[in-house]
Amino acid sequence: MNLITLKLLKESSKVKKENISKLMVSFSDPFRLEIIDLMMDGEVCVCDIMKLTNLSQSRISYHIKILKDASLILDRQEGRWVYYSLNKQSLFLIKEWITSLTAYSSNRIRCCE
Amino acid sequence: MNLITLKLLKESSKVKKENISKLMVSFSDPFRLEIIDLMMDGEVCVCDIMKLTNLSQSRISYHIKILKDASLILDRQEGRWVYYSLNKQSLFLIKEWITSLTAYSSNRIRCCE
DNA sequence: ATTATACATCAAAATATTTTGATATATAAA
DNA sequence: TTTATATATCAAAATATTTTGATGTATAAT
Repeated sequence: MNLITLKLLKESSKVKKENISKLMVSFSDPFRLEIIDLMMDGEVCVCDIMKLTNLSQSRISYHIKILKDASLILDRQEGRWVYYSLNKQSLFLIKEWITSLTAYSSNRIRCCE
Repeated sequence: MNLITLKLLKESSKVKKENISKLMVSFSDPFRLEIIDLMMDGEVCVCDIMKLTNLSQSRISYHIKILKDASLILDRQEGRWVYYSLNKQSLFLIKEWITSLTAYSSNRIRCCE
């Protein structure tokens, strides 16, 4: 890996920063993590989440909105129901970012004075 | 991948949930992301961060504390200076978790009524 | 000994996020 | 066309996080 390639990688990760920040915010609430966990088993509607978590309807809708705004989940309406599922593309984006953190961070020792 | 293996993987990811949540919270602030970004180039002291970001000293210490409590960074004191660096082990943990999200999530379609 | 530097901690203020309960909208069933 | 169901949205209240400025602690230089 040469310096130019490394620089390019860093630039591209900078471009994504806004997205990353939003995605990270949406991961930062325990209830949202729980909702994400439920979606591991496939599509769920708000009514499913209500049954499985005992959270109130509007509370769930609020968290769903945050997940959706971060494009971490996808929605599909069918009649009265809206089915939500994980957006694997976004998950992949985060995975890439984390991977770049581990792969391209330096071990340089700092010494003041 | 059989069902028992899958179940075990899910259990273990449940055990880590507390850690994950804390790590995600520490990723969820733009200033902390900036600080993390600086640490990509190796160790930094608070004074480095001050020069590079124009954040106040106590403000930086506050965010550093959150990153440290989540074990996302390591510290090393040397005289008057404290040098902070990324904890690659924690980064790896998150990477694993995200990977499991992408790898083991179902595409099952839900249908109410 | 005194002073300067690096960083941590604290309490109050400022700000942001989350929760609640009420109401709105859209679809479908009766 | 009335009613029931699923979900979204809203404003106010509750709660949590962040910022600020002041003070504390430790180390080292004078």
